Amino acid sequence: MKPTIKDIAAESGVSIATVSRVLANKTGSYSEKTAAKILKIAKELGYRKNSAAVDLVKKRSNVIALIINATPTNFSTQIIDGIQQRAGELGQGVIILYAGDRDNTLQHQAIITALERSVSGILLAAIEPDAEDLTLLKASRIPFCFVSLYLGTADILAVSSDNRDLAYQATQYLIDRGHSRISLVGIDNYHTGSQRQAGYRDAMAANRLATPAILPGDYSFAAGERLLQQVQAQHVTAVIAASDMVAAGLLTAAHQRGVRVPEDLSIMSIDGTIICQITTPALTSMTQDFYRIGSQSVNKVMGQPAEDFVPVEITERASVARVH
Amino acid sequence: MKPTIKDIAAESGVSIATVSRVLANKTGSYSEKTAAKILKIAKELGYRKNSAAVDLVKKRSNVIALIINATPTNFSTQIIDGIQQRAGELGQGVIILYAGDRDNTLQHQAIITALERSVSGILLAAIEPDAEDLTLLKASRIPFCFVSLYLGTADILAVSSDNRDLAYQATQYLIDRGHSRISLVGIDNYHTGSQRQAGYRDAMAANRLATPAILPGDYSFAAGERLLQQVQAQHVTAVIAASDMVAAGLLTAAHQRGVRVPEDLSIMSIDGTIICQITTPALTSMTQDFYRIGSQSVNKVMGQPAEDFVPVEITERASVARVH
DNA sequence: ATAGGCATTGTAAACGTTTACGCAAAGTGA
DNA sequence: TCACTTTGCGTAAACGTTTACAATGCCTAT
Repeated sequence: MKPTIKDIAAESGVSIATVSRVLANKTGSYSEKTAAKILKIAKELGYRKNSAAVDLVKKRSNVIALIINATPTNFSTQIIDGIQQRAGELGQGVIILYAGDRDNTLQHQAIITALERSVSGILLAAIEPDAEDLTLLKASRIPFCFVSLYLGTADILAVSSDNRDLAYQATQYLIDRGHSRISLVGIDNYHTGSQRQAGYRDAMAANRLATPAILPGDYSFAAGERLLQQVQAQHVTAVIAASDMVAAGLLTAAHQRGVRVPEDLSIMSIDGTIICQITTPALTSMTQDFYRIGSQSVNKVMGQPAEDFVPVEITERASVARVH
Repeated sequence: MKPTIKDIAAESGVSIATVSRVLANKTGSYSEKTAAKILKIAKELGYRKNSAAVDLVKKRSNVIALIINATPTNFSTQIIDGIQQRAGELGQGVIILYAGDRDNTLQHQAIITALERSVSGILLAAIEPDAEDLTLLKASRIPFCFVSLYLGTADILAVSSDNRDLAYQATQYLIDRGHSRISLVGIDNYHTGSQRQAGYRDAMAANRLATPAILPGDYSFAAGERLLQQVQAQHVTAVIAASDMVAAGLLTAAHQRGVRVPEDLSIMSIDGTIICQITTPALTSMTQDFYRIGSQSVNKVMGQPAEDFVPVEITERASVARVH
């Protein structure tokens, strides 16, 4: 049998209350001597606390649940690192619940699991919630925060890049380099996608430029590969890719079809993960600070001051050319 | 207050025992009528079970803990998917505990957290355990299994590729294509690394070929970038990269230094993730079945029949040339 | 000597579930 | 009709902690 505080109490001749106090480090309510004795015995016995018992009586577990989409985004590790780091500083553990790939049943299931564990906060990374999810979350009275997704309403906690601004900046960057026929590629119509579309359109409009049709996609490498042909048909000189993966797909297809990057086509990527360094040429990108998005979201869900929007940065590499 | 089975019992005029039985679906110990009534009330009240209470009384939580290295390996998602999928089939939840990046304290901490939660199994992905970790694990009586790491001893559960064989095959593949000066690059001396070194050496020896110095590294992109220079100094015609990331780094550096791949240098990568498709040229690889490694490790830790070694496959892309 | 305060410890209730055991009512077979 | 089984449900203990409250002994100030 696994030893319990009862065993320690018996062994050391004190009550379980005292053992509990020593083990929980309740300062000033026991003598040095007993503490030493109890700690020693606990160690000898190989004692491990039973979290279930603790959580039950405390009605709350010191754990943040991170519900995350299984889509192979290459930035999730950075987000997780940021979360892990900050959560640790605040004395919280992190459990990660995978919610499949835009699978509503699994998403729902993951949320329920988090609720059943009475976690101290729920983080939802790259998850587009449906109405039911939101109802569930709101009814639970457990704080929750979306990570890398802004639902467009201030009454739901969220930390992300300012996607409208991000796309605006990307577009303007290309315009400043002489491009006027620019398209946006590989994007969807969910929150993040439409925010970026808006930023792109606004920037084009502000420069009195015609906006080619936006080419929809799912942020994936395959989408990028597939879409190059349509990009060519648009006769643009530059594209903004919805993600690094889309940019990489575009680039691979470009190599195959003899389109030179950036001479024939400039590519501006969104995300700025390591993918941008791996490709040839390296991809100029709007770089998001995913680590910071993660750490700020922990602050937010734990009721600490936090940013809503984390700054983005333009990282110049080799996939964008000047034109005149 | 969150509703409990006591509330449901009061509301429906039965005892908490009956409520518990209905909610836990203990077939054949209650009437259809009461079941319907209880389920209805539970729904109305928005009842959620308290896992802490369940785990406490059952002395076991239906959860597999996955302890994972934070190193940005691009294959972890595939492993996690496999684990998630199989665990779901066996009625187990999955919690993921990040263990930092080869950080022994954090690794230790993660293991302790898993033990405290009395999970039904512990999976350790890409974790090199120290002696203390192993002691802790063994003392716990909770089954544990290493994922994508073979410690070289049969009494510790593990599922991985056969790394010796993998490296042997990679080497032989290159030799079959006419290469005789082949080096192994970016690898370390931990278990996986030394198994691959052995396979490489054995294959070279079996073909009576001289073995150039193995170039050590940490499986990273940066290591690959840095090591190209040393590869050039070795005057080899082909390299085996310890990971896709190393291969990508090698390739990027090759572009910069005007080394043509595969004409001047063939690269054989190990892992076969999407990275191999992104680069130009695409990387020929020893492809591991990470998804299967994940699902088999769940089987193993849950006491079901499972493979020790999951087959690897050679995926021919464009980074290896024939020489004569 | 006495009262009050403090340091240290113990007693016992509480957290929300599961489940062994028992009991009543209803059904079954002779 | 009787004995027996089955069905459906209730009672109460148990899981391992935390913590409010009470108790004890000792110290200090009067």
